[in-house]
Amino acid sequence: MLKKNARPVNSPKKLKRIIFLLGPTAIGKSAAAILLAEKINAEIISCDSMQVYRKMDILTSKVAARERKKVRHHLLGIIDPGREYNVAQYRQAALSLCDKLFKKGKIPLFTGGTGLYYSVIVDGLFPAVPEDKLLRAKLEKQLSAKGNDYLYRRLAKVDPPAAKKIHPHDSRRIIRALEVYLTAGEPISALQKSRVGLGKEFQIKIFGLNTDRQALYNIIDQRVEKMFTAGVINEVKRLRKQKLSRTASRAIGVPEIAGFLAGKYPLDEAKRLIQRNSRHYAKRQLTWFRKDKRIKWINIKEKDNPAEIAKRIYKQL
RNA sequence: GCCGAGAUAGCUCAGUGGUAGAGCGCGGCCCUGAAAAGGCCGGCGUGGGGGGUCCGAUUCCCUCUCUCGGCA
Repeated sequence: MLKKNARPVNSPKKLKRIIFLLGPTAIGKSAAAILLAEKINAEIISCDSMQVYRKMDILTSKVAARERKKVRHHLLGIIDPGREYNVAQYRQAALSLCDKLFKKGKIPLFTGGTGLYYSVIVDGLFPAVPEDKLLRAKLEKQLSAKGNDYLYRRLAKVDPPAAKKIHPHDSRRIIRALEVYLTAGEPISALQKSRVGLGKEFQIKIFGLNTDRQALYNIIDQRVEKMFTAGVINEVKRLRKQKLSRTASRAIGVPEIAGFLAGKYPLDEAKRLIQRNSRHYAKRQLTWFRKDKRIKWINIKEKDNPAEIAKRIYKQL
């Protein structure tokens, strides 16, 4: 169990390179990543919590199959949307892929916008307190029965530092903190201190794509328009024939289109909501990445095409 | 041209003789096993222009401009 957190590496003679290409949704990471990967003999590892799901290609703007032929992509469409997926699984899969790529002499190029997934690769995950479904269900039941105040006070008793850090309304984190305490017997605030990231044997370069806010929002709005002409409605209809995991069911576009399909509002409203929620999401992504001072920002002007972006990154390698 | 209604935040609008709020939008932030999730914070304003009454006007009065209805 504890081994999960140790870095499984083969002994290197030289530094192993890992490159990250991050940024808000719709900024153009995927296209640039392919061109960059071709230049430097890299393979792409998706760093995206929703693109891991199958059957959600339009919803998550997955790179088209023919593009994928140019450069190998990993962790894209690997699990059924009926199943749960989480950071720990992602980390394990991504790190073992890195090892495989190194053996082949390839550079892993992480591309995506899920801040947490990025951070557990670079900075690690605290050891081995996996989610406990039964316990969690029990805590969730208590939450709805007694309110989050009750759970929050309980947490404050066993783990004051965690309680101080977590807002009383943030029930999801309260539950996880309690879950960790109850299963490990140690407070999460203590465990979180031991975190093992990528070691010194790696040479890491981290790039972030950004542009001015209004331009970004325009790109997002346009992308959503395209999703509709590409047939998201049908994709969601097909998707909803099965029971979706909690995670997959929250992908932007699924609840919004479900509302339209249920007749709660017209199509335009569904579109508007998806655009707005995507903008909010992009904003949150930027907040997350902005504080990470290791990121080298590449500022995009409207006229920059993917090749231009790839070139600019290449120069800074 | 006449009559009526209105002009307040980016938008839609509320309210008050003591310099102003709500929703949406927008901005900032937090984040360690659901993360495209979840949570927190912020009013961002020459109250259409000018004049008057008043200790004091966004609020009352006059006037101008504009918008929307109706009548010509």
